[in-house]
Amino acid sequence: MTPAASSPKRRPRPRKRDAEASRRRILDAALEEFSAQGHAGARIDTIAEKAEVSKPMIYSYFGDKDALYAAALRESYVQIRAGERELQTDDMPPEDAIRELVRFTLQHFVSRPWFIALLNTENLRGGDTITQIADVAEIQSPLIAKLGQILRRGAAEGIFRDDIDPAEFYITIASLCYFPVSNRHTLGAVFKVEIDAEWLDRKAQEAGEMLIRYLRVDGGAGNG
Amino acid sequence: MTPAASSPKRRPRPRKRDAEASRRRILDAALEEFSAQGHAGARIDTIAEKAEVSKPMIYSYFGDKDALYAAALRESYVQIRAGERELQTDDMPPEDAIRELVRFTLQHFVSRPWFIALLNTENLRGGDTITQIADVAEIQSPLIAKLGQILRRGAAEGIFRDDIDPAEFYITIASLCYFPVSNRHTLGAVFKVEIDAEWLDRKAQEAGEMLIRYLRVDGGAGNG
Amino acid sequence: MTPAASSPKRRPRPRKRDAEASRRRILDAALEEFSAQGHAGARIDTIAEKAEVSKPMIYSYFGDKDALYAAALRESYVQIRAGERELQTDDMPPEDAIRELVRFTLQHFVSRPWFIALLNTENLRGGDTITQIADVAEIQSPLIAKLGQILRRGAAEGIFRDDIDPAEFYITIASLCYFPVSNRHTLGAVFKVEIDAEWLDRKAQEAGEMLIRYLRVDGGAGNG
Amino acid sequence: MTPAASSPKRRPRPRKRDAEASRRRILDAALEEFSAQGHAGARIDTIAEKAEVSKPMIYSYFGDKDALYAAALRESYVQIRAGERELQTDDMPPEDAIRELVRFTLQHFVSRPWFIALLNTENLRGGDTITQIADVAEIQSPLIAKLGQILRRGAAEGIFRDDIDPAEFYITIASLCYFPVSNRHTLGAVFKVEIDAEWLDRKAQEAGEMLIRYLRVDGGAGNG
DNA sequence: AATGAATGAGAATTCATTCAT
DNA sequence: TATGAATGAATTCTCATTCAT
Repeated sequence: MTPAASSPKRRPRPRKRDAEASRRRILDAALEEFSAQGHAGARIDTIAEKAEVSKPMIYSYFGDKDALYAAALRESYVQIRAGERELQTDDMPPEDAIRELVRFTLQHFVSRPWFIALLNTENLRGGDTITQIADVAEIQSPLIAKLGQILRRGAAEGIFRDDIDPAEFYITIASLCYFPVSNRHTLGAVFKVEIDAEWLDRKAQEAGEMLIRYLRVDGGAGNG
Repeated sequence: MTPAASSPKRRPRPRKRDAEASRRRILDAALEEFSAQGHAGARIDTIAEKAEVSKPMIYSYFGDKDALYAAALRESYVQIRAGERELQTDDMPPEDAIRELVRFTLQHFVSRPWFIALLNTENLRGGDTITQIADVAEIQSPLIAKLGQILRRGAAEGIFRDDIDPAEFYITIASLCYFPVSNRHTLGAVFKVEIDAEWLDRKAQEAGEMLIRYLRVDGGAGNG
Repeated sequence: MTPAASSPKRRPRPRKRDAEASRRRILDAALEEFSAQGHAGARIDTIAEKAEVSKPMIYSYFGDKDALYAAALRESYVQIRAGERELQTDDMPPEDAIRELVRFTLQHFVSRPWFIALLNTENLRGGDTITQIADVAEIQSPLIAKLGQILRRGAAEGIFRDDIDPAEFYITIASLCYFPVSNRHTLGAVFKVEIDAEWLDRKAQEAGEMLIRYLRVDGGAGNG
Repeated sequence: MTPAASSPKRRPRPRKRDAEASRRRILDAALEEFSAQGHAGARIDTIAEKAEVSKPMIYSYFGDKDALYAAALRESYVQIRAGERELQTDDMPPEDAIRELVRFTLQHFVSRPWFIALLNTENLRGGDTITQIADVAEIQSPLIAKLGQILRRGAAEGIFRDDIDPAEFYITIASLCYFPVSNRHTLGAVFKVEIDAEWLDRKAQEAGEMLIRYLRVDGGAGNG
């Protein structure tokens, strides 16, 4: 036995844990910085400060700026998907479930603004990075599974059309929720509206209404 | 061949002494560069090269990078609005007009990708710049005027609801058209779909359908 | 006779005069700018603006920045010497004349601050330029002639020593007047005094007193 | 010879990892450069070279050019005041002490030419910077304390007047010492004199003489 | 002849990244 | 190992000077 092994208590603190914690802090800081400043605008210095680690730490953990960006982008999906698991629609009537899903999605975007910001940044870059994150497609959205369930229930009850693809429909929902949040600043300046909580609430209702009418077999007669 | 004729290319380029033309070229190049690279990622060097002017010209015409960015942002609205004037819907039945407006909007976003890119960039920056472009609210979208007309015609004919605000409804249309174009790269990578012309066409139809059902007084019965 | 010569009235305005006036304005502007900003800090752009001429004019009249600087430096001596001719001491008793000369010199420096500033600039540069202005030594200070006269009168009257070199003594006078004006800003900050008109007046009196005592044959007994 | 030994000079220089030493070298280099070239004429590149550090070091230690200039200006006072502590006049008769103080001051200016140069530069700039160095007034000149002592001793002995303010009198001494050193180049060119060590020595004697006569109670009778 | 248009060569400043302890 | 110290390679912006009409 080596001396080192013979006295494991010499280690002042559990390094493994520390390393893990540092990694986490760096990732969180990177998420914040990249989403706030974009890829080119983000500063490694700032990330190091926010994460309270030295810059060499960042490089030793992640490699370089691009790799850190990729890790942050992937992390944003992981966190978003994790958040989406909190949505509960199983017990609701299909139409209410749709409305709830819309409301939830919008709120999700609003309360995690770094997600939209990172997506915008990545699309600005032509998706160069996301295509290199091999497993990103596997981080599937729980919402799509839930949406599939709702649509099937609705179709089974004869309320909803049965030709709707859940993934495609999810993109439509996301479209309606994404734009007002993503573009709140330009919308505010150009249309002189205040994109606040109330405004977004109305949008969510309107969107829910629109989507339900679209789903109804009779073309939407009746009013939720 | 005379010696002079044998190397006429030595003159790097006939430096036109035309201030207005130079300004234009700079603005076009800036539009391209800022939309392709974002604010922080854009390079004045690159803009100078693309515009075929020297860097000092840019500074003498526009001030500094921020001011050039602001000019490009404003210009993007001007150009977009100008393009929107080409849409003709006056002779169409209201429902067809709505479908045409959606199709046009989507196509507009697709064929002028710098607009979406610049909006994303500006929203990433918290709208700092657009709020300083004093007259941006005055560069009103012709689409909204046209949409108002269509909605009024539809309401007069008893087909459409009469409680729809054109500006708000335009935002909804834009939402549906913006997201798939803006996020085509991440969508493609995550959902393994190819966001191509055909895909977008389908989206446009679906969106048109959805919006019309939403507008219909009877809640959407019948099918365009 | 050429057509041009046959109709001298065709010339819209007397070019010769204009050229002369432009030259003057450039020189005045250069004096101001070089003294306010130093050699490296001075801007040709600013000089052109102040002089209300185009930049190429400056280059065609003066050659380049260094030549313009040299012209301004020379001009500063010309103007200062011209101003010095206004001093009248012929009718005064020698001691009063000395006091007047001191007072005048100090006031001269105060009211033409560009002179001190230009001298500082030139000495900062190691006198590179002034040694190239061939005739600068010929622009002799009228003050030295006047001072010589006063000293001779004083010596003749038996009041003043007769071993004083006017040029050397002038340098001493200048020393006492130059420093408080030249260094008014640093003196003000370091010694917390306000170098204003009143303070300078006192300095002038003190300096006059000191110089007179130095000149007196008896070593200064008595008090002006 | 090993290959390694054959080209040990390839390493440009042993980059000492000593922050304090680097700071010092930068400050010294800045003192030199700013005093030699003025504020606008000074080059950060040159300072970096002289200090044997990279430019980013300068920025990381001092902020920007203006801040570095301010630090250099302050440092010039610190160094000058430190040098002044070497003057010893306690054991001398008051008149000799005054002469020594004058001689010392002149010599001080001559042997530290960057001080005068920096003061000229700062006054050229209107004292903008020195007013922002909060504590510059606290870096008091030891000379003034010493001068006060000499004046008191002289007054106590009945030799000197007792109405002389030490600070004011110091300014007078500085005036006489400053000008010939500061303006040596222009004086040399205009008066065709060589401002060399001998010339300055004579000036110092003359100045000492003049000041002592001014201080004497009887108005200067007698001759040092 | 006079000048608006234009630029080459810098100069300050920044930033991702690495060194050396 | 963890990090303060350090820097090469840009990048924005400036300025004396010239071009072309």
